[in-house]
Amino acid sequence: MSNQPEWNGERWCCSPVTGEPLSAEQSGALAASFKALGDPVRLRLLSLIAAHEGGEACVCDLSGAFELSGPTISHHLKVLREAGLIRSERRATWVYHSVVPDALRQLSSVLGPATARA
Amino acid sequence: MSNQPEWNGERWCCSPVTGEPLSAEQSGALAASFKALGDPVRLRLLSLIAAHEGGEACVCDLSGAFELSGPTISHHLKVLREAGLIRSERRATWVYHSVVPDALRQLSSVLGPATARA
DNA sequence: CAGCTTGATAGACGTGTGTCAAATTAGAAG
DNA sequence: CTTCTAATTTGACACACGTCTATCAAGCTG
Repeated sequence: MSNQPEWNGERWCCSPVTGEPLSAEQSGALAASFKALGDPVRLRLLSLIAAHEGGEACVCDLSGAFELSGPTISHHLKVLREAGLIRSERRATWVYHSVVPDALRQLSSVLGPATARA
Repeated sequence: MSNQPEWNGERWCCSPVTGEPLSAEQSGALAASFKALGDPVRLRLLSLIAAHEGGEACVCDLSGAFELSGPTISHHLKVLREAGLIRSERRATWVYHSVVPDALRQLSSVLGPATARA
């Protein structure tokens, strides 16, 4: 029935903001991701993780950059994780966090029709 | 309608999330924009405006897409405007809203590693 | 086992946010 | 000037959110 704009499990097809208007469902899903980015601490956490050696970082690598309590950092990481923007994996004593490139790419392409054409 | 963006003219040139980690200031400014996108209604409003004929739309063109009161739509448009994502101009009885392409491009480039432009 | 370290969870507290109804401004047309 | 329509502002309310302290779980190591 529906042609293009679909939520294929995990992928949109190609409907940037400046093209076809977003459906209510698409807007809801995308807004949840943008909302996760809408906090200075989380945005910085994300960039710190992405820029960290090996593309992953444990909480101990991150918390030094903020004057926030451990639980607060943990909370923000949880929000990023539940938004699908990062993955978290426990290895031995430490939990390593890494970005999910496809998720960022998707959000980027929604905003930038011009810049998204690689 | 002279509510203008806070990031006036300022440019944190091209440092995508996956490159250099964002500073606290950069994160704060960018997070404010993402926050504005972090609501389903606002995201859909933005796409409706962008997709509307002529690249601009008045409230009367938009409010039909939502089951929300006029003041609520007006509120969301104000948030988008203060985030620098749209411009608003009054002509005669109607107020026309249009997107600010550079703002979207900037956000897109922050998220998209390979899509960074000069 | 006990003891230590890393990180997550639970609960509480103050602030921020989305929504609406009612009142208000801006302009056009009688 | 009065009246009508379009849109914003105001004030109120319930709920969500960010932060903390205190507590708990997982995993090493002696």
